[in-house]
Amino acid sequence: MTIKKYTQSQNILRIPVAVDLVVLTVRDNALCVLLVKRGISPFKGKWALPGGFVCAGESLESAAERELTEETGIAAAHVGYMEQLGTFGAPNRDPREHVIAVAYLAFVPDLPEPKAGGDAHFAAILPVSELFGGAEKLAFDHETILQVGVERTRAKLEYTPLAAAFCGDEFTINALRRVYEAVWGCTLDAPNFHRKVTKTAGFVVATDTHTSGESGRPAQLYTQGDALTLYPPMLRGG
Amino acid sequence: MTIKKYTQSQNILRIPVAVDLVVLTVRDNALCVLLVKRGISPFKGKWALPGGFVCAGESLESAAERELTEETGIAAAHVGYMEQLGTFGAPNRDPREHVIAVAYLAFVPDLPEPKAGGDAHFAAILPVSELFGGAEKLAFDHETILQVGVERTRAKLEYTPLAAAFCGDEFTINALRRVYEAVWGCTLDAPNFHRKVTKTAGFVVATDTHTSGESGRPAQLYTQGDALTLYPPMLRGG
DNA sequence: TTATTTACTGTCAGTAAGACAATATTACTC
DNA sequence: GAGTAATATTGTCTTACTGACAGTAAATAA
Repeated sequence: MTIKKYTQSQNILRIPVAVDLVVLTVRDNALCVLLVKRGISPFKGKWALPGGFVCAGESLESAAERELTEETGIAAAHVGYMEQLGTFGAPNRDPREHVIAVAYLAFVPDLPEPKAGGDAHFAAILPVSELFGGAEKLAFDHETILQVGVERTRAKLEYTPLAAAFCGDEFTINALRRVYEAVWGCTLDAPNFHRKVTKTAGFVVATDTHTSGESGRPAQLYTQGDALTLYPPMLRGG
Repeated sequence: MTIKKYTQSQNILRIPVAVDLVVLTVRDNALCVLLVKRGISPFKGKWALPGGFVCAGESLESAAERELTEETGIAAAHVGYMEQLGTFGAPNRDPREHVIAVAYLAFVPDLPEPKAGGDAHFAAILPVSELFGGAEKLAFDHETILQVGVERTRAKLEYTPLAAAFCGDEFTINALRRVYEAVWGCTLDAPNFHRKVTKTAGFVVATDTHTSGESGRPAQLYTQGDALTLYPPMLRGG
């Protein structure tokens, strides 16, 4: 039986493979996703995740980075973090034909607005809360993919220091806390959060600079630490 | 630019899509993986993960279940748990042509040995410790896929009750502890493990039966609880 | 100077983990 | 049938961490 498959190799089904991107950011204390508006059928006029097809000789990661730049104008250097999210291959997920989508999850700091009339390929950064249960439906199975991405993000923030990928290079502990609150949709006690973050090995590294010019006591600036996982993990409360 | 891609749809690259299976079990207190020996080139004679190509109209999950049964004789009903592990798409991972592999991770209770001379399609259940750093190299990028699967498994046991998927329907707390010890490669304090498992909501449910006939005090039998995640999680020690 | 705002530190009670002692319940041995 | 061995389970104690929240520090605003 095993042999049969290889002698039949001329008959192997070949399938278009797309990469789709779940690009998340935190804006105005809300978890937001970057979407593009489809210009053609199917799902013309609907919001969709940015993405496109894998090209010859291209790895999946390269395709994801290329599509991110092509479709949204975000340079790879601006991406705080990217990982593979999952692969979606239901035969009917694309009404035209069987297309398999490999989804990637990316965290970026809050983006500058696209220059109006410029090379702004992307159309919107929308709060994810408006997309779940809202009237506006995403194209294809993109709502499912987005849901998986948001859940993955919520889990990642528990046991990795990746919340910093939503901030810039340097950030305050309160900026980090606002990321947690936006992603988890809860409020966290500021003093306890401060103690937890600064005492967990490898989470953040203090710089020698502080904020200035804002009201209130200046805050210490930090950069992301070198830990891959947090021990003990951050807790949402159980 | 977005439009161009769709008007070029005749030129979209079509790629053979395979599913590969990382089937793990615990045997003799060691984490083991189910492998098949390749009968043809490339990598003829090497161990490989069971797998095969996706067929027309087939979902990825269906293909994974079909290949598991076809190549290893394991009925889907015997699988304790299965989830998608990741997709591997380096252009050179198959020396013949660009093939994309969607890997699935499965946990099964210890398997009966295949009937000699029967329909035993699979060749071996080997400890994963012998495959990492050993002289024997797996075919394709299957060692990488296996490594990812083992790491995923170690993490899953921290925050889910899925260790029970390596046991049968009913199991003792000590059988569950041996799963943790095999997967994590450590020893755990039996009394503390017992307290932790039985007091974590939704982890295990006591049945009204006990073991008998073995030496020592009979042990309570449990079934897997309904929790999707464990809170607080199990700890490997930090 | 004083009020206000934000950042950070300290305190305390409750909870959980790790180390390990003690007890329970069976089979095995003589 | 008494004692021993083996395994299961419960209990105790120390330590560490969390959550709630009071208190202090350092800036701007009035």
